[in-house]
Amino acid sequence: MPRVTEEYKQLIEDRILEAAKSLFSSKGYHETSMDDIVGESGLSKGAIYGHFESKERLFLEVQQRKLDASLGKMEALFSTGDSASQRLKKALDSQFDENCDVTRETCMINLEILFNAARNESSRTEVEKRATSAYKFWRDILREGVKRNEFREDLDIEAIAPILDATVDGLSLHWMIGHDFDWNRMKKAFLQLVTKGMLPNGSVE
Amino acid sequence: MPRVTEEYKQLIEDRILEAAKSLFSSKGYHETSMDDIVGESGLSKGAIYGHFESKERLFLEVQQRKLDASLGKMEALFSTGDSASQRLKKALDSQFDENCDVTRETCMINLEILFNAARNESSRTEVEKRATSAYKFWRDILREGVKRNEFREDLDIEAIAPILDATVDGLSLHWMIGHDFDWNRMKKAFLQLVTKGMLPNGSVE
Amino acid sequence: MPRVTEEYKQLIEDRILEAAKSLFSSKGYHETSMDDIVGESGLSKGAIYGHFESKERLFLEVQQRKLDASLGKMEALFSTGDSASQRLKKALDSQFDENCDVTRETCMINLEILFNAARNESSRTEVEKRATSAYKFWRDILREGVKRNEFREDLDIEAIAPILDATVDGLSLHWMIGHDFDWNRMKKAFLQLVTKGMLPNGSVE
Amino acid sequence: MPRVTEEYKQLIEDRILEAAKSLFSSKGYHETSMDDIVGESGLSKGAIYGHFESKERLFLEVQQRKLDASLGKMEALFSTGDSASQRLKKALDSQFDENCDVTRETCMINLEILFNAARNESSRTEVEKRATSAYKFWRDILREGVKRNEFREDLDIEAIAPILDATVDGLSLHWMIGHDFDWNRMKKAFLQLVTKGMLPNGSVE
DNA sequence: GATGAATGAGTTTTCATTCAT
DNA sequence: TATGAATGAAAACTCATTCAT
Repeated sequence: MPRVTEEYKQLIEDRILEAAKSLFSSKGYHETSMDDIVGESGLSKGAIYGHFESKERLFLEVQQRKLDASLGKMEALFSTGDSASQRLKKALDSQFDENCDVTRETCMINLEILFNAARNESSRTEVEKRATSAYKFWRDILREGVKRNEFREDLDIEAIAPILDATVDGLSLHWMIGHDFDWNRMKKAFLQLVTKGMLPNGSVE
Repeated sequence: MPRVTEEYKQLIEDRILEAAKSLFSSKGYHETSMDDIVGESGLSKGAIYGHFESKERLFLEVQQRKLDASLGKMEALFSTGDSASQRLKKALDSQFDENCDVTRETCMINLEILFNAARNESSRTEVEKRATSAYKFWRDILREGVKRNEFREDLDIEAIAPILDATVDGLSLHWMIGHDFDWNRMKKAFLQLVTKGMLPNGSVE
Repeated sequence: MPRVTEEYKQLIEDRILEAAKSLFSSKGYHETSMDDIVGESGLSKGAIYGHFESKERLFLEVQQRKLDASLGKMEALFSTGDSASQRLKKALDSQFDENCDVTRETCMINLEILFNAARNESSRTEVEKRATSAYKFWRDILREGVKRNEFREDLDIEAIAPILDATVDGLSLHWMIGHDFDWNRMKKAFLQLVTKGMLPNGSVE
Repeated sequence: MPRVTEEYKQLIEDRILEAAKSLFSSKGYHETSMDDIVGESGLSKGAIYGHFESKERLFLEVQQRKLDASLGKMEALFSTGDSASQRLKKALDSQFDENCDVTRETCMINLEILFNAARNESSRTEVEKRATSAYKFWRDILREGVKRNEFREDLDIEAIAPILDATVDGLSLHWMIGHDFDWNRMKKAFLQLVTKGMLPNGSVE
């Protein structure tokens, strides 16, 4: 009984979380009612409350899964033994792909989570943790790049790390508002921008 | 009566909008009730509805004022006759200052507006319009910079314009989530990043 | 000053009452707001409240005017020195014309008054008074008709009087619900019905 | 669970509809608040809205039940195989009994429905349908009576049908306004009136 | 008196959560 | 555990009436 039950529980919870994620993404947290989730998941109210004690908790769970997945992907990517430049490229690629290139749903739920975290303390804690990790990954790349002379030595690593991490979120937001980006082009342009800058080659201060 | 009344009306509406902005900013649109606004503004429910026909309309008005102010500032800044580099610096300065350097309230209401626009059509229209204008301003700077040989000629202007505009929004979001940036440092780092890039000077493809 | 002022007052009150009657008629008492009356009359709220202490009072005034006019017309009609049959015909004609043949507005306001009276005591008193008078008029005709052998002597005068008075109200109600009557035809049919009845027993034209 | 649940649901809905009918009848639709219905039914607000989506829908349901019952009764009555005269008598009896002889509540809710229909389109449709059916029933009686020589052949059947149907409504209205009728007497008098008329011309009992 | 902005109790409706079955 | 009807606090909004100017 133990294993079967545990598996079954997972199954149900997945179903609920999937329904919730889809709705939070398309309608937003506030506009999504528990009845919506009941309808989308095909389960009963009681069942849902049996698994998640509140709507907020449900959101937090959706969020946690997203964050875990995102962190997992990041770790895998950032830890490869390539050169700093290559890692930078890979990391940016991944960022862009994860946040935006997929579907509007994926993009929207990411924003919903970020935005929610700005207001909700229990949400914020986890989101901040992820950002802190992410910043660290970026810093590692940057530091190594500088050490290996792949990057300029006067980079303000502490400041650039968040910039690299946040830009995609900003672009996601703009995408959601209606501007239809060609994400591959954006990716390429951003990479060129942060590597070579806008000034003509060889320009001196 | 005409002038006095009109002035008085403005006064009251400002009071309401100020209260609404403050609350939308600190609690968010959904978590702010009309009763909250009643309490904060010191006016009665009827008075508020006498001036703004619905909570949504009230939000839209708050938004419109923000957008108008922002656009006004942008126009003033971008139109100066400096070199492209100087205009770029000024524009980025302004972006950073306007969105973040001020107060968390200012920053938060900007995000609330952006985020709301992602879901609400009537809100989106105006916000998109502003973004379109902003992109144009950035493109103008970039184009001129390229023409004058201040910037690399292989810049993907169409793609970089949104990036320059969106990054601050992304950083604002991260700021709100808990990371305390030194905005002056961020500003400087971003300017260096987008001008010189991360690669060591003189690097070739 | 006295007369002029008094006349002016009348003028204003007429204007208000006209606007109110029109609105009560077309939208109904409950669905008509004081703001509607302000709009329709072109006067200010204060002005209206200066003349009528409440919405209810205003309705009662509209009602009173209607009742007075109706009673006046009735008196004029019923008091002519014709035969009972002729008076009956005239009276029915007048009933039909007053209530229905005119406009839907006239009809509707009459019903609004009647219906309101069923629920509102202050309204009821006056409306009942009018009905009592009307019943009396009908009884007088009937009684005289019987005395003069114009009508059957076994008529239940007490019962028929209300019937003659109420039928038009019932038909008005049905008219308002959507059945489009040819009122002249209805009038003729009703007159024939109540005079000759439906049975063929030796009745002659 | 299925049958039990369905029965239970009916039970609750009946309770709500009964409370609503009683209140709409005594206070009128507009003066009845959902809070009143909550109080009268002993259920909670949520429960009521769980069964009826709006106050208007609730009224419409009360109305529909009334109309269905009324139509059912009519069909049963009008379809008996008696002579036209007998059917006429039965039909009038039923009309009077159904509308008035019962209780003021029954009478009032009927009027509320009729009156409401004059202003509310969704209500009107159904009420008009019922009236159209009723007119048809009356016309059938009249036509058959004429064919069988029970009734005068010069009857304006189209016009008399509505009169027969509407008179009781008119009398109900007058009853509600305060005139206390002896309904059995009214019934008898009306029957005599419409059959024999008021003129004495050689009419025999 | 006239004005119309302001008042605030009252209205309909929603929805996260509970709990008897 | 699952169910879904019931709960009721809270939301957005209305409108007859008042009153400072």
